[in-house]
Amino acid sequence: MNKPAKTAITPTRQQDYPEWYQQVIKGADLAENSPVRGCMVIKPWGYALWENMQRVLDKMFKDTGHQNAYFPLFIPMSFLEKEAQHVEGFAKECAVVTHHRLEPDGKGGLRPAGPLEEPLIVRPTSETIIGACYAKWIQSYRDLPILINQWANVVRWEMRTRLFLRTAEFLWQEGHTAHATAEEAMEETRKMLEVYADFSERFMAVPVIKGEKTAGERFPGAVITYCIEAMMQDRKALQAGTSHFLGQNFSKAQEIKFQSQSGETEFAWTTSWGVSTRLIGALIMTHADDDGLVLPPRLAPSHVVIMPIYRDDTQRAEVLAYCQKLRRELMLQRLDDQTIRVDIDDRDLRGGEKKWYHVKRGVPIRVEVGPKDIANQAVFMARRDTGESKSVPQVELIATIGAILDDIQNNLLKRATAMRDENTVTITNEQDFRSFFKSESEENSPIHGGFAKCHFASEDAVKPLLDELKVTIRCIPLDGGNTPGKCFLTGQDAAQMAYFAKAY
RNA sequence: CGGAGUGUAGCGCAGUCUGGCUAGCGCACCUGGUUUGGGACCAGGGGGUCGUAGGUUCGAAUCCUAUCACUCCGACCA
Repeated sequence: MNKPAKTAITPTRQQDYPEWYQQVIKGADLAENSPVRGCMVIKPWGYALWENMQRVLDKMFKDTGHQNAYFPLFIPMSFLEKEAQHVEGFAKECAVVTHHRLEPDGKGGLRPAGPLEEPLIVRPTSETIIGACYAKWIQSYRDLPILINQWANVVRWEMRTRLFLRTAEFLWQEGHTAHATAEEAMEETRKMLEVYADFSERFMAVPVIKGEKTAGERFPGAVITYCIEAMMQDRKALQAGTSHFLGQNFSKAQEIKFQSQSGETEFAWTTSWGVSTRLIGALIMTHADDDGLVLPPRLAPSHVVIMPIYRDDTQRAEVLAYCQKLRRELMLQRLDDQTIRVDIDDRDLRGGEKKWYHVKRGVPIRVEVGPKDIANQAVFMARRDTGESKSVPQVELIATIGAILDDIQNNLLKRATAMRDENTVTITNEQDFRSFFKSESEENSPIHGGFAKCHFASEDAVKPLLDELKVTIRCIPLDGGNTPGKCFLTGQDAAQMAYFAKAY
């Protein structure tokens, strides 16, 4: 009875972008809302994607000299109080544990009992608890640097949440390092920013702008916050990763001291850096289309799905055998250093239903094999990124599978980069700035704006306008951010240029 | 915390204004059959006590009171 929709996902991006985003997640079965307010359940397909991200990042961290460790979920409240800006930044969004057991309330329910002497907070980030450990571990310059990463969950009691983009609990990694000199800590901060940018472009196929946050957007307690910023298909910016140079702020607050080679007592220089499950949101909003998710092959849980097509049991046996052989041969091929991941979907479902199932989940390549294909020693192959489909000789598919996946990966990056560049403009006056961020015809074009590269005199000077238009300064790009020019708003001389955009 | 809204089957909803047979519909699910290079069709079937508590009434999903939860819009944000 259901007429085949023109698109697998309704509404389309153009019709209602936020709703489209939710529907893509639902269609791909990545995650869902949980009974717990603001917290999501990450389903197997979404978690497999996260595991692939973890695997790649973890190797990159280890290749740059880091080790993994694990620190407690709970942080004594007094720890958080030590760094003034840090307190201010996080106090409002912390979950607090005040009791350590439950007792019957006499009405068939339970009530908290056993109040804690000092409340514990559920970590919103671990600078303070890890810093406390570092203070104990570090005595001498010989103990430095300490280069540790932790894979963990954190909790930030956000007012409004959206799957993957902002949830009360989220998964992430947080690197925390301590160094003997400012130079070394700076180098570390920049190195990890590069790692994130590299990961984003090479694996996620998401092009990013590397830059520095302005004072107003800085991490609470940091001296410098670097970030990578990506443009989503609705032309809003999404911060995809951050790397902070914390100077001696935390080491002074937490007494992370060491004796230098010359015998003097000095405070260590620390850094922290992190990316989260938000990256999955970035992936969706960069590549997915009106038929659902589109996965970059380097992170896809499954590269190829083979759909056997048959009419009866005799055919079934023949086709399945052929598919299994094809699968084995494909799995001998490689994409970079990875084995090709191939699944056979022989569930008892109708062909159309099965096809759309995999389209919505974003599997890069779909292969269909029926009796006719076997007779021709061919397979029918469809690419998720372009929608292109054709019959190819089986031997050709096996020989070129790695190259095809590589081509899909490159195509996604190329497409996303073109989209971003088309919507990035240099703006030199208020009039143009306003019209860029205000939809020309609001009813017809929910998607508008983009990245505006503008010189600006100071953060304070532009703030009222930004608030009015709901635009934020994303970053001062490392590439070209310090060239002098005229402030787009005041006309004054300006030493810096920044990317401005609406943001998530 | 301020404003608005919603809680009825796994999901999406109708019924509530104007109280009245056994609480309906679509999708999904199960069974049988016909189909099968594309999100099928026919027939049959299972599943809810209407967010929770109290009240009014011969009678409450429907009226009243309280309460809880969630969603959206703001302030806050990886």
